[in-house]
Amino acid sequence: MELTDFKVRFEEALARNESMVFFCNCEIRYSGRAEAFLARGDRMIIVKSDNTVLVHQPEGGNPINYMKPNSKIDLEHLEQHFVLRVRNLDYKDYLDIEIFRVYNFMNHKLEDGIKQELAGSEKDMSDMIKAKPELISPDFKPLSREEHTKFGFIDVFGHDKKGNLVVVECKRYSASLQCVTQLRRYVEKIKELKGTDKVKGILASPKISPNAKEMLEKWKFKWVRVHPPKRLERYTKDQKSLYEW
Amino acid sequence: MELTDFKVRFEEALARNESMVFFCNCEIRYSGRAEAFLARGDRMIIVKSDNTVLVHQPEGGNPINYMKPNSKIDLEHLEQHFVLRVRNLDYKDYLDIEIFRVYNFMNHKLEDGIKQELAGSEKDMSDMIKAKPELISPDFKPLSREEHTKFGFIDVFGHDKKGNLVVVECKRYSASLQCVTQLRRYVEKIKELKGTDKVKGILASPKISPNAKEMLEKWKFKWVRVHPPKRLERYTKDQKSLYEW
DNA sequence: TACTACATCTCGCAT
DNA sequence: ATGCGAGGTGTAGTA
Repeated sequence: MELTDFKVRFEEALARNESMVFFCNCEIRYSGRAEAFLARGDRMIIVKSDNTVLVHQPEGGNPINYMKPNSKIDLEHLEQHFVLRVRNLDYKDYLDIEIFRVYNFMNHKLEDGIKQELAGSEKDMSDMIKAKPELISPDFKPLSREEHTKFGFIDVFGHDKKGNLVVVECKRYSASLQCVTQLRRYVEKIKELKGTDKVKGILASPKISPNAKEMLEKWKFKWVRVHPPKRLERYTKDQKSLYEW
Repeated sequence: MELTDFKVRFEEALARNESMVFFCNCEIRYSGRAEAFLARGDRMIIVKSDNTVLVHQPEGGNPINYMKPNSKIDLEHLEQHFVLRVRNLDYKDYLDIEIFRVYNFMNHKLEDGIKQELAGSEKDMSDMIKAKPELISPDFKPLSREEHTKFGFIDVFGHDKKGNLVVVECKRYSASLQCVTQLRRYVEKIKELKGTDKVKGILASPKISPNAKEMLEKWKFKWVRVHPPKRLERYTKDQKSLYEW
């Protein structure tokens, strides 16, 4: 594809706030939160209608380079090639793409305001525990959920019949050392705020790593096996049969 | 674009391990680590040569849906539309994309084995501190760096002239509460392993949050302002003048 | 494979 | 704006 034709189409699409994508041979420099250089090669470049820019290599899920939404974009014509300059002053990020060849170009006015529905998050887990406190222990009485305070973010907070305060930290996956230190920090903060030592820490997750378990026991916390709920499960159960070929 | 033409081009590109991208109207279901549903709308869909699949809405840097590399991909013709079934048995992930219209399709054999050079990572910071220990304190003597062993993953480990062991944790950005608990965990582990209380903890970062500073001081750790190095800086300094228009 | 921690993390939410 | 934590986090490094 001729570079001059590319420039025309690129700038038209940009002016119309269309999403676009092209395959090209390019060399890339990034400067901002870090510094990066990617030598010449073939990539897929995406420019979205909100001026997000993504550069993809032929493999891997993540872009090798990217710029956040609301970046400023300019395509400049130099001697033998073009430079796509993308800058984001909010993040002090600068991306320069030197474009030597363009193989292909495509643009389309994408309009799509749909939000995704998602089930199985940590929030869903804490909802479930609030609704079914017996998942934690027979005498657990939840008081609040998703406590978003300045010293932390406690998933479920409550008490038991022995007069202990109870802090529950939920994790969707295998609980790691970091989860234990997080729980420990919350428990200590509650002890300090409430002026009592009667605070229990409980980690709720489907799995826990051996090191995390060891540390948990050292700090007298408890682990309860809880799986994140998948509210859409009924729906997807029907689907799953389709995968059994 | 006719759906039947689309199917032909899609399957040819897939068979040839080419990267492809198309704009379409679709509805999406995901089942795996969570459950998700995205109602009908217009999106950009990317299939890479390693069978990574990305679904992008017109805004935002992240794909709304994705499947990891090495997924299995099938495009099935139903009554009035197509279903792109993507499954990854390793991760037990399933993505179904019901495609109602295809606006545009593009494919290209991308080949690009180039790796990006990057400067300014946390590893670069610990390299710098090892080389210039006076950034931490006049009497700091580093012994090891990036210790990925029994002590834990300590960025820089050393001692001072007063016979203290010194643990340095580096962060590229503002240090948070979590960074302090991480440091605390390493310091406690070293104390335990070495059977001594003479272990100092130092957090090296360009900034630190007020809460993190408070916690740090409570635990008698120290904060040292250190900026991550940018080895490519000289090069990009020259570039930066170009941005001053 | 499992575990750990970094990431130009991104994103949302609350202060 | 900053702080804090979740994420279908992804990815690399190591045991």
